[in-house]
Amino acid sequence: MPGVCTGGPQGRPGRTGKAMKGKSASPQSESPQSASPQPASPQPGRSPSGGARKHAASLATVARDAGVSVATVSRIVNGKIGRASAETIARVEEAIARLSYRPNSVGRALRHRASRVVAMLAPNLDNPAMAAIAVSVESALRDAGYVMILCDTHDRAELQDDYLRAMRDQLVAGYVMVSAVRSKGLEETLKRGDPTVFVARRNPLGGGAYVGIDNRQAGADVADFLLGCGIERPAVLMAQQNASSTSERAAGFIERLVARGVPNDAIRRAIGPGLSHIEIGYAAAGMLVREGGWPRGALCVSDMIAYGAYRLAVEHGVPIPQRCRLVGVDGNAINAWIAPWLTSIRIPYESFGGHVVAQLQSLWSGVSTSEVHVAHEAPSAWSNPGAPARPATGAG
Amino acid sequence: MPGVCTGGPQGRPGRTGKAMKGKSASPQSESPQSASPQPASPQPGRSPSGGARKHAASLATVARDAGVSVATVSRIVNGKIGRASAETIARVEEAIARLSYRPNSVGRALRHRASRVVAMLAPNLDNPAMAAIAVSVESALRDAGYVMILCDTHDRAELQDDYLRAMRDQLVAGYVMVSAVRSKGLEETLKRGDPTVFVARRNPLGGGAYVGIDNRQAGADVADFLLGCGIERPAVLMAQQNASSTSERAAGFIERLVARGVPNDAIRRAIGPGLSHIEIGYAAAGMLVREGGWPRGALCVSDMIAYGAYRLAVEHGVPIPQRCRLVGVDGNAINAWIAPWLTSIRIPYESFGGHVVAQLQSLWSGVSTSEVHVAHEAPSAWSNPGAPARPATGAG
DNA sequence: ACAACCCAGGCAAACGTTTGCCTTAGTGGC
DNA sequence: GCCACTAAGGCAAACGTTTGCCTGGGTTGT
Repeated sequence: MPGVCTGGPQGRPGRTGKAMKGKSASPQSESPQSASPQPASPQPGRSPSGGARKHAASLATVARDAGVSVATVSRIVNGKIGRASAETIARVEEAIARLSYRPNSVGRALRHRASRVVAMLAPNLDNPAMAAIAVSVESALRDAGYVMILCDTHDRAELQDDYLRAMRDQLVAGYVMVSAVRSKGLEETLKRGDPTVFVARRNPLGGGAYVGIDNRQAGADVADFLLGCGIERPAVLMAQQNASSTSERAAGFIERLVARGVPNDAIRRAIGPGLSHIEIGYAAAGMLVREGGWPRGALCVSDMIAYGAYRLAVEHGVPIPQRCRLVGVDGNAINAWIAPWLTSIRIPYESFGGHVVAQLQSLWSGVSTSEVHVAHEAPSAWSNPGAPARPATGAG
Repeated sequence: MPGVCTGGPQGRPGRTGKAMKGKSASPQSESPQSASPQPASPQPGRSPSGGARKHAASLATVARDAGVSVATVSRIVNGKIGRASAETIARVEEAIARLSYRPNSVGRALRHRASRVVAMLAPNLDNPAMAAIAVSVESALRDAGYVMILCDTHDRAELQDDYLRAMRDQLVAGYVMVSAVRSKGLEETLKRGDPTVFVARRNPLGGGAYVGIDNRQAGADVADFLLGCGIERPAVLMAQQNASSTSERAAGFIERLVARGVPNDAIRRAIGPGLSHIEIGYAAAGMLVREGGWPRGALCVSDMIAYGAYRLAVEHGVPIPQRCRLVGVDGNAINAWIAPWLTSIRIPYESFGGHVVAQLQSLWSGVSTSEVHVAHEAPSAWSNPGAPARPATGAG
C-alpha cells in the first residue's frame, strides 16, 4: 500500500528479483514433436479495424509497378548495377519510393541461410558491467548493419543450451558469449564452426575468439597498488565458481604479492558461495571478518563483490576506505557518483563492442582470429586516498 | 598504462561512454537503392575446415528419411495429429530424433508473415531501471516462446525510427516501447496497427497499451512521506525534457504538497538540462543550491537524479540524508547495497515482463487492451531515518 | 557475311514452412 | 452395387529473396 510514511529496514537485501519459474520451456519452437502447436500465434492479418490489411510491398509489387522482373528489382536494390540501363534503374527506384518498399529481412535470411541478427548470450544483465557490454555490442552491431537478440542465461548451462539451439533455428549470423559456461550445446556450436566470440570470460572449452582484458595483469596491478599504499597484508574476496576471468585476477594478485615478498600464507582468501556476485561479496567479507577481523585492504575480483563487502562494512560501522581499502575490478560508471569509497580497475567496456564486431567479421571472412586483449586502466578512485573531499564525513 | 599506483581524481565523471558516431546508418538493409550491397555478408558455407558443410536437417530431409511427404512431417511437427496413423507418426518422430531436426524459424516466419521475435526499444540501458525492465521482459517473453531483439534508441527519435523500420523488415511479432519518444515512425507503426506496448512512459501520441505505475500517486506519496518526516518545504529535482512519467511524478508531488497547505511558491523546483538523468541530477542540485542552499528534503523524480544530487552533496560535504533527505523513484536493487542514504519508491520492475507479455497476447488475439497500473511500494530506505547504522560516519 | 562479344534483362530454381485442396482406400449403410 | 463418409496423406502454391543461366538484340572486328 503506497502512501505510508514508514519504510523501515527491509532485512538484508535478498533476491535480485526474477523468480525464474523452473519451466525450462525452450524458447522458440517448443521442441519438435511436442504436442502444443504454437499457442496463440500472432495472427498477422487480424486487426481491430477489420477488412483486408494491405501487406507491405515486396519485390513482386515493385516489379509489377515498374514493369520489370523481380530479378531486375532485386539486383537494383542490392546495388548490382551494370545489369540495368539508367532509365530502368530510375523507373525502379521511383517505384520503390512510391511504394516505400523495404527489403524483407526474413526472405533474405531464408535465401542466404543466415540472417543479419547476432545473438548475445549473457548471464544476469543486472550486473552493470554486463549492461555496459550489452550497450556497447548493440551499438557496434548496429553500425555494422546487424541487430542483436539478447538472451539472459542466468549462468545456467541448460538455459544457455536452450538459447543456443533457438538461436541456431533463427539462422543467426553469430554468437557473442559473455561469460559463457561450459555446456554440451556450446561444444556443438563450436564443433559446427559457428562464428562465436567470447567476451570477458574465455571459452571454457579452450580456443576461440576472445575479447577481454589481461586479468592476470589486472590482479597484479591491484597488488602493486595496495602494497604501494602501504598495506602489507591485503586479502582477496572471490567467488566459488571458478570463472576463468575472476580466478585469473585472484591468481595474478597473489602471484605478484608473493613475488614481492608477501608470504603466501599471509594472504587471506575469502571465497563466497552463490551466484550473485553482490551476495558473494557480502558473504565472503563476512567469512573473512569472522576469521580474523577486517584487513587493511582487499582485492574484490569484481565491483559487485566490492558492493557486497561494503554493505557489511557499513553494517559493522567500519569506514571504507579509511580502515579497509577495497579495490574492485570493472570500474562501473556509477561508482563515480555513488561509490566514491571504491577504488577500481576500470575496464573500458564501451570499447568492447567494436572489438567484438571486428572479431565476428574476421570469422565471417574466414580469417583466423586471435584473442584481443583490451588495456585496462590503473586502479583509481574518485578521490585520492586521503584527499580533501571525502564522502559524508564532513561537518554534519 | 596499467600498473601505476596513482589514480587521481578523474575530474567530474562525464560521458556515459558510447561515442555515438553520427553515422546514422539504418540498421539492417542500408536503405534500399543504396549502392553498398551488404559488405562482407556472412558467407554461410565457408568454413576454415573446408569442404561441403552439412546443412541442418529440414522438413524435406526428414520426409525423405521417413518415406513420407513434407506436408505430413510438418503436420506432425506441429501437433496436427488426426491426419496421420500411429505408425507414421512413430516413424517420423524417429527420423526427427535421428536427424535431430529442429524447425527453422526463418522459414516459419516467412510463411506466417510474422516471426516469434519481439522488438524492445529502450533508451540507454545504462540506467539500472531500464536494465531491470529488459531482464524482466526478456524472461517473460522467453517463457512465452519468444525471443527479444534489443534496440538502444538513446532517446533519439531518428534512431527510434530507424529501428522501428528495421524491426518491421524483420517481421517482428510486436513492439515493446520503453520510454518511447514521439516520432513519425512511431505514428506509422501505430497507424498500421502493429502490436505495441508502451512501458514506463505513456504513448506520446495518446492511447495504446501501457504498463507502468501511477506516477501521480507516486509523487503524492513522496510528498506525504517528506511532510511526515517533518520536512515542510521540500524541493523537487526534475528533468527538462518533459517525459510524461517523470513530469507526472513531479506534478503529483506538487499537487499534494499544495493540497496539504504548502504554498505553491514555496516549493523549489530545479530543472536540470541534458539527457543523462545522473547528470541532470547533478546539475539540478547545483542550480537549486546556488539559488537558495540545500533543502531539507527533495523528491528526485528518478533514482539516477538522486545519484547525481548525491555526488554534489558529497562534494559540498553535506551529509545525506541527515541534512537533506533525498527521495528517489525506481528503487534500484543496488540501492540496498551501496546507497543506504537513499529513500526510494520501489517500482516492481521484475513484474513488468509478465504484464507486457499479457498485453501483447491480448493485442495478438485482437482483444482491446487497457492500461495496466502496477502498484509501487511505499517510500523506503535501507535504514530507518536516524537509525543506528549509518554509512561511513562511524568512528574512523 | 559471320563470329565473337557485350548489354539488359527475364526464367526459374532454390531456401524451409504451412495449408487448402485433392486422391486413394477403406468402411458402413441401403 | 452404389452412395456417403472418413482416415491418411500427397500436391503444389504460396511467403520474399537471390542468382546461375539463358536469350535477343546490338556492336565490333575481320
